[in-house]
Amino acid sequence: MGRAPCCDKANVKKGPWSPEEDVKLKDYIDKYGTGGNWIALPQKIGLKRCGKSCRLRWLNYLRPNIKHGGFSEEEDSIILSLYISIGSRWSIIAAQLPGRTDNDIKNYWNTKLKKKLLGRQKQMNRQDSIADSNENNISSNNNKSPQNLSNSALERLQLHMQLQNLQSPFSSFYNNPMLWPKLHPLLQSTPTTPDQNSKLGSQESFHPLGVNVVHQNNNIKLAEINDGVSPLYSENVEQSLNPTHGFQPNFGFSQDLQLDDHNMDLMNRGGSKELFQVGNEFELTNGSNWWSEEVELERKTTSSSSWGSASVLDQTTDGVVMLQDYGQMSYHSV
DNA sequence: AACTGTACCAACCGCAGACTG
DNA sequence: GCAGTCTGCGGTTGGTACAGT
Repeated sequence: MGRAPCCDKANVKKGPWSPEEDVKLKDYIDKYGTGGNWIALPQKIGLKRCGKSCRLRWLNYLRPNIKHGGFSEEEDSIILSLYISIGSRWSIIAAQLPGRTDNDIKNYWNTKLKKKLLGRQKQMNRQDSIADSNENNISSNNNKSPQNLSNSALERLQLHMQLQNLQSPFSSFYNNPMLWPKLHPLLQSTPTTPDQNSKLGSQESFHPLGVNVVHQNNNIKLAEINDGVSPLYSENVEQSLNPTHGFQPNFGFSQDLQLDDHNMDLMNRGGSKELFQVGNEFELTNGSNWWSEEVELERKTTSSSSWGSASVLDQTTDGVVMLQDYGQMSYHSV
């Protein structure tokens, strides 16, 4: 038995909305609200549209106070930072940007922001390769491209590193509380203390964005700081770790990733060996060299490149991988 | 002027989870 | 507890505008 269609596809109009349709929909919702039933709404108004289509049109275009285009640097920073932290949870990201819709942010990311960032990275790559060609003492390993890591995984690692105090236009965001997004006023309060955490049987790490990452039993939540009860996002770790489930453990690759100024700890939950190398130092000159290309990632496991993510800043007690600039790190199963 | 490639964005689609009877 | 329905989300597609050849 198949899933019932949300509407009679033969009798619904598709494609761009006409001004008349917009007026009908807007007028009705302004007067009566959605009535809690999008499916029935188009019939009430006399629109030959699918309820889902009406909902989308309202949320992305007709709703009051919608902003289109013209993203500011601050908004760029927020989007980037949240993308690094939680991945493509556009609705959560949109919630932090008043007037912006998830669709808008998603489009902006895919068409502009990502290219903007990766474009800078390529520029840096070229500079690095020129510099490398002048150095004879670099091991051949360092010149390999990270073929084994998917583009998306690399992309996020790169973006993450950019945020790790590599002087980028965005790195200042992490160091400047004034640029952190304004969440619910309560979120601006002091993070929960370790004592409180232990009472709750949870582990928590504080995120500069005002969102706490809470480990509680088998769940990970992006929770509001004040109570840790109302999750912005949550995911079941046990389920995540079960290979029979479709999605991978979050956080970085399929492992947890922790970065501080110069070290990167990779917490591998699977117990398999991984070898990472970092070839270049992160050069910080004139505030422009904010990404260095030679991050060598030799992955010996078959983990997915899924960047699902809630918390690249969390820790586990599983195996630990140390990564240092210029260093070669190896994984030690615990 | 005609064609082609690219960028952008509105809208669609399918899925998963929540809700309801 | 279960099946059907609804809602929300994220990925993808298709149309349009514009730039380059």
